[in-house]
Amino acid sequence: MPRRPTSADVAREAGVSRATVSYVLNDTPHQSIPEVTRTRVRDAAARLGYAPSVAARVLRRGRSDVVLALLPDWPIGPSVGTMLTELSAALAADGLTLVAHPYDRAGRPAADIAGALGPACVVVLDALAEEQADALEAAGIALVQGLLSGPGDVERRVGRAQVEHLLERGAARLAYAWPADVRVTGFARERLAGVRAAAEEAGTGGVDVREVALDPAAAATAVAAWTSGRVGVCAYNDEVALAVLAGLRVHGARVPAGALVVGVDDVPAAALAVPALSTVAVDLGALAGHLADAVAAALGATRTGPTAAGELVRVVARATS
Amino acid sequence: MPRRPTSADVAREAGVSRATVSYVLNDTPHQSIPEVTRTRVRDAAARLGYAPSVAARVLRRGRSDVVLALLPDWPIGPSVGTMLTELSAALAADGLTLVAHPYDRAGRPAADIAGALGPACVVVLDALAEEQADALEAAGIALVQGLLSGPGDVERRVGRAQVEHLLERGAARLAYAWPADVRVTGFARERLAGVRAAAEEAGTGGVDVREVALDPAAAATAVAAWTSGRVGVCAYNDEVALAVLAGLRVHGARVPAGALVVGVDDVPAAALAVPALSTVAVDLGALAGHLADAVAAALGATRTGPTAAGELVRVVARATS
DNA sequence: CTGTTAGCGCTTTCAC
DNA sequence: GTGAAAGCGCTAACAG
Repeated sequence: MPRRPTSADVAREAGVSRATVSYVLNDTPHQSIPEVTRTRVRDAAARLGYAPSVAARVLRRGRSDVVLALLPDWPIGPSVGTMLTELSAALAADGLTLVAHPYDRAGRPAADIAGALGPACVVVLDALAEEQADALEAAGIALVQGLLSGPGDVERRVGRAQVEHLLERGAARLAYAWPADVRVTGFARERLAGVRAAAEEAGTGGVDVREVALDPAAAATAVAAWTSGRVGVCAYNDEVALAVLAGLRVHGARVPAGALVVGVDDVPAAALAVPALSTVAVDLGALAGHLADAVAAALGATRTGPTAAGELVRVVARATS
Repeated sequence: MPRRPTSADVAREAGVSRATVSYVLNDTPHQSIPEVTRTRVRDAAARLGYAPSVAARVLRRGRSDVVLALLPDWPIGPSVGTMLTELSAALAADGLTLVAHPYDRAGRPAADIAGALGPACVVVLDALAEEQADALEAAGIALVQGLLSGPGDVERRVGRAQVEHLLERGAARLAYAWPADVRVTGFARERLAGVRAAAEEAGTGGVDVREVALDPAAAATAVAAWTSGRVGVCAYNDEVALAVLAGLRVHGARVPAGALVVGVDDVPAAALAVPALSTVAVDLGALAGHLADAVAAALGATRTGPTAAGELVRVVARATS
């Protein structure tokens, strides 16, 4: 098996020096190389199937163009997927390549997997233990901690949006359907904080918080107190909301007459539920834009791509509210 | 800002040579270095916050330990997420680090993004254009094309499992709910092929294929012919199945008395639907194991981790069948 | 305008 | 047992 061609091979093939090859292939500015030479070099490269070595380039330049997203522990749904796609596109505009590392149940520390990759920056969706953050810093890797403490308090806004919508629709009192999955506790706490803040401002009474498991029977028990009286239920996300709906149905409760329900995420199943689920959708593109800004800032650069403005959070009103 | 410490710094700090540092930090075998020296080196490294440079290591060793998963065009749900986590764990056992690149709507070619990363191997979930595959090969990057042509024809087995289950439950004739999203056509084709093959073997008549959009009203139109007669509906996935259910409900059809429905994926919403959706679950762990085997083979290594045996595909019978 | 050259930080023979 | 030194493939000063 013939070893991969190097820039020296290309130089030999084209009858120029390695430097010229580098200049031509990188379109280095302020370098006046005649078009014929350029063509010769490019042809030679193509003929040999030359691909530059990332390792060598990174070593030489002293910086990588890779951004690593560390995915959280919890099951990633379509929202996270979409957000990553958007973020990838935003970063690509700045010449950065985004890759994601799925949560490692083996518990490989963040610094470890960053160490195997050598990214310029690490983006975490939830939050990183302090010692992990320090390890990254020591390795000269920028760190962006997202969402939770992130741009504009997205998670709290989500909670506020649920409450505002519910009250607008005539909810008499407020309840919160807390997720059974302990891995999302951090997010649930923020969203609930948003709910409580909005409830307080509106002068509503306290919020009745109950844990709702993703199982119709268990959910039925949990929602027993919400079957009537126009209680406005804020669910942690659409799945929990679907469970609330299933539970309410067991009791024969009427939605939205007796209880109103609103989820978060706008997963495909929300529109297909019966009755169709109202939900809070996050503008993933805008969120990704903010994250891209944070990455650029951490890297000491400025974004070239546009930063999306507008509301981050939007209520999709359907039949359950 | 002080520049990152190098192995030379550690050597100086510990009063040894760079070679010794390398030996100690890498636990190089067949090297008899006294424990005191080892401790001294490790302490020095810790004190300086030394982290080796991936780029330099990769350059020197001539191979990377990174495996890049190229995610498909379509919205990735929890199944893909779980599979990646499993695959990551399986590869980690072989000292490999998995990262994923989200689909880039900017259409950056696979070879491009691989070129920015320098992975040892690329795994694609769907399939790669031939010229892209060639470009990877030229760069000396191994390629594993997954799922579609992959291990044990998973997609076809999914279709077969749907049919077998439906017939067992007394379906009189078969129908297929085809997805409206063109991006998943490749997968839909395979699954439908499995359905047709199983139907033929069972001597059932032809399969009534209809495209079902993810919208109750549109779905209602599509499923008009399936409202009675114990038609067994194989849906492309759980979301399409949910749409079928929504459509059937518009017609007031009884499930499973008039029509039986089975989805694919076992998303959380499936268990919470009313009636609860029957579905085909793929053993993501086993699938990841197969993929890990393929990666190891492509890299000329042999897996150390165990290869999960057992059925790849399993029917989760709930209320709709 | 193009070529020569000096490293980037690391691993790994080979000599002491 | 430990160290000196060569070089992986590339880029960017600096000569020519």
